[in-house]
Amino acid sequence: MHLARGSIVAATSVLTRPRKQSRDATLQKADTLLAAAAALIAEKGFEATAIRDVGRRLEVSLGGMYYYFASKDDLLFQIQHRTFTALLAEQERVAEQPGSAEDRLHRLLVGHLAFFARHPNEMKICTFELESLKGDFYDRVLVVRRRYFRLVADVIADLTGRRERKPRGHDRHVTLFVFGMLNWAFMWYQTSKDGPVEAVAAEMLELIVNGAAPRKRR
Amino acid sequence: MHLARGSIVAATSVLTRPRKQSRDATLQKADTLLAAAAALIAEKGFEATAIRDVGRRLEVSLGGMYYYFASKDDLLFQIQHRTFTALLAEQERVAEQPGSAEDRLHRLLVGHLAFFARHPNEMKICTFELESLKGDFYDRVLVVRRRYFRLVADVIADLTGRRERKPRGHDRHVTLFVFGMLNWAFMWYQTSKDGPVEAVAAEMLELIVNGAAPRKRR
DNA sequence: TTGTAATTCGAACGATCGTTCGAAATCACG
DNA sequence: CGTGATTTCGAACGATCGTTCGAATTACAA
Repeated sequence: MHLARGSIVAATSVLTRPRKQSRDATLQKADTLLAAAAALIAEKGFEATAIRDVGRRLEVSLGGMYYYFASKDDLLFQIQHRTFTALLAEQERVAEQPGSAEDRLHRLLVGHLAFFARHPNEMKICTFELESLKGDFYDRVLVVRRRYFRLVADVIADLTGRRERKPRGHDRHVTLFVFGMLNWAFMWYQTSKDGPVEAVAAEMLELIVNGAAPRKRR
Repeated sequence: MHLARGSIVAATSVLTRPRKQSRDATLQKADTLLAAAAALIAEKGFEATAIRDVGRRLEVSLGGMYYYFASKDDLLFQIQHRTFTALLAEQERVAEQPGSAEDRLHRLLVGHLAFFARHPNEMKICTFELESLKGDFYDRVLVVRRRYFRLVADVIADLTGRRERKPRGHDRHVTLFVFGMLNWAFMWYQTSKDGPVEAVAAEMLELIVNGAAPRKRR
C-alpha cells in the first residue's frame, strides 16, 4: 500500500493496480525483481539491459515481468524513486538530531556513504541514469532530489555561517562540491581498500571544514 | 597522421587505414562527425544513440559512416581517447610551469574547468560512458586517465605536505574528492548562473586549501 | 582525358528489443 | 470442493539497430 505511488501511465502493474487485498508475497517478489534489475542496470546500463534478462536471472518469464511493472521506464522509475525516497527519509531523521553544524554534517556524510554502501547498485543508477527518465518520471524523481539537496545545503549554510536565505552563490557551490565528492565515491570506494565509510566520511569532513593544506601557524 | 592511433580491431576505418596520402579534408570530416556523435551521445546516451541518427544530422548515409569508423564502439573510443589525450596534454603543460603547490593546483582547476566548458559533450561522455567501452578500448582509455590522475595527485601531495611516494591513503582520497568536485560540475555548471570558470575554480581552491568553515581566530 | 584510388550510397540481413494478448495454472477462501 | 481473482507463461508483432557489401560516384595524378 505504501508502495502504491508507482507509475502514472495508463498501463497497470502489480504495484499500481487497485486490489482488495494486496498479498504480501507479491510485493516482496516485486522487491526482489527490482533488486535484480538494479544489479543488471548498474552493471550494463539502462538501455543495454533487457527486461528479458532481468526475468531470466530470477526465472520469471518475459510476460511475467509485465505483471509486476507497467513498462521498462516504470522499472527505472521505481528503482530511483524508492531509493531516493528512502535515502531522504533516513537523512531527515539524521539531520534533525541536535548538534553543531559540523556534527550534523558529519552524520550526514556518514549516512550518505553508509546508504551507498548498502545499496551500491541503486545509488549508481540514481547518479548515472537520472537523465534516462522521461517526462513525469523525471519530474517526480527531481522533486525528491531537490528536497535532499536542500537538506544538505541548510547544514552547510550553518557551517559557513553566511546564512544566505536560499543558497544561490557561495553556499550553493560548496554544497555542489560536497555532492560531487559523495557521488563520485562509487567510482573508487571499496571497503577493503578504503576502510569503513566512517573513516572516509571523517576525511571528507576534515577537507570541507579545514581544507587539505597544513595549518600555517600553530 | 597523428590521428592514426585509432581502432585496433580488424575492421578498418578512414582513421586507421594506411594511405599514401591522407587528404586533409577527410580527416577534417571525421572530426566533424565525431563532434556530431558526441553531441548526440551526450544528450541521449551511447546505447540510445543510433549511428543512423549521427549520419542524418550531417547528411551522411549510414553506409558512409562506416567508411569513417570501424564500428560503433570505435566511435565511442575515438571520442574518449582523443578528448582525454588532449586534456592530459594541456594540463601537463600547465602543471610544469613553476609556482607553489597552491598556484599549480589553481591553474589545474582552471584548466580542467575551462576544457570542460569548451568540450562539454565530450567530457560528459568521458564521465558517463567510460564503462560502455569494451576490452582493449577500455584499457587504452584507462591508461590516459591514470596518467591524468597522477598529474593531479602529485600536486595535491605537494599541497598537503605529506609526500607519500604513491598516494594510497589520505592523499589519494583528497585527490578523489577533488575529481569528484570537478566531474560533478557538468550536472550544474552554467556560465550564466555560476560565472566564469575562473571564479568557480577559485571557490574550489579555497575549499580544498582552507575549508569552508569561518576562520576560528584571525 | 584516362585510369586508379578515394568516397558515397542504398538495400538488405540477422539479431534483439519492448510490448501485447489470451490461455493456462495457481492460489485464497466460501 | 468449487469459484473467482491472482499469477504465470509462451508466442507473436512491429520496430529499431549494427553491420556488410557491391555498385555508383567523385576526386586526383599522369
